[in-house]
Amino acid sequence: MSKRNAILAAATRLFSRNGFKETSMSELSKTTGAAGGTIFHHFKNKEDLFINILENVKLNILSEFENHIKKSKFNNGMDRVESTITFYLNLTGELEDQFLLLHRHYPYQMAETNSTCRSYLESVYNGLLDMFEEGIIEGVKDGTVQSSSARNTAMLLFAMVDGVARLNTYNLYHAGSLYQDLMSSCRNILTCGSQKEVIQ
Amino acid sequence: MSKRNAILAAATRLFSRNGFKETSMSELSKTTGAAGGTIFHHFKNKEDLFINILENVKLNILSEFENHIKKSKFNNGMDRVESTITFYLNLTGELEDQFLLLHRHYPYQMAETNSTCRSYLESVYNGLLDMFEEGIIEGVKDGTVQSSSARNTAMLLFAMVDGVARLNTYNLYHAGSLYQDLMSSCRNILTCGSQKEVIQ
DNA sequence: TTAAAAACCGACCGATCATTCGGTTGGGGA
DNA sequence: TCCCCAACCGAATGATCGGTCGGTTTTTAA
Repeated sequence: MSKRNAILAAATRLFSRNGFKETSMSELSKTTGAAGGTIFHHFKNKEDLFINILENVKLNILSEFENHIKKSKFNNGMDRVESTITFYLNLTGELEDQFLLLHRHYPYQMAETNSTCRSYLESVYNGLLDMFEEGIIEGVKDGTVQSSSARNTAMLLFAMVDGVARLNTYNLYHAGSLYQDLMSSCRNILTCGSQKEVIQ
Repeated sequence: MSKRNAILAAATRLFSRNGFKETSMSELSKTTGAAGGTIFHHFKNKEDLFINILENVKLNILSEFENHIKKSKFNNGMDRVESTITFYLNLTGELEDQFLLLHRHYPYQMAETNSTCRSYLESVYNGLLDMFEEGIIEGVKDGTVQSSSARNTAMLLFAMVDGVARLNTYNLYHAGSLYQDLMSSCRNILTCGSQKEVIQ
């Protein structure tokens, strides 16, 4: 592995586990074995290093989902949404550091002043929401899903699934045992009809 | 307001909006008008200041919920759960800084080495989950709610509602328009029956 | 073989950090 | 009246921060 990639890998780990501000360049230098000057030879400053990491996170996560959709065959829209949820939960485990980075606050703070950062974050979230939304739209067409607004329902599903993923991160609860209940809750959201009559 | 309280108030705002590590004691000194030494006269160090803030956050949030439950009359368990969700969403707006603090990563990192911090976080989350769970249990008894595991369902509801609250925080989406869909999704989770048959 | 370019090194820099400390102030009991 | 103690001040401190720079090694291409 090139020194540049070693720096990227170690920084991803340190930034996600300990935080951006909490990780010093000297710590990164020790971890990778690269001298201080070498890091700044490859990346113009600490923020630039973070942007490069975030770009990789974006590319990884989105390509993983594209592969999953491409390789899978779904019986119907509901089946596709369920598969997406399961895949999302598995992916947060496999790419733990990358999702942890997205769950931190620093990226969103940097996004306020760095438009590249903001566009990467928007790409990731829009891409993820699209995955859910496309399944819902497909399900509405084939009758396996009922939803008044596909985008809103996608956001709610995403909020719940991502929220469960977070519960693990926080080390306060073990969310693994929630899987069965999570799946049936998602099914309930997507199949129970006559919402309009109940509202107000 | 005493200087001590002024420091607590300003630190709550700065820690929640900018982060713990990102907020310097000199910035806090300028904001409050208190000299550097004064801050360390009232709090033994920066971490101790944070712990004091977190204690206030815990007390505030839990007492708000206790008041809400005490003052309200519910028609049934489902009504109580719905009311809890609405109250939670309103409270995240009113106590924006305090919830923002809980949504950051630093408290959970500090909790790994500081047992006081950890116990405060556990108190808050257990208390919040209790609010949801008690409504669900009540609903199961009076027949307005169907749930196999009250605690798991409470966690799922919480994950979704808190996830929606987060969407606002991240400035990526305006989640206000999600309210109607969120409420009907929660109703679906709580009322659609025969989950057992569908699973597997 | 050689020369230019890219990668790499570590000492060094000024700025900023959390925290300390000796001294001042002001209000309440003796 | 005096005294004491908590509240308060701000200059000073050593450590650490992100980033620079001049020089060396390695790689590349001609």
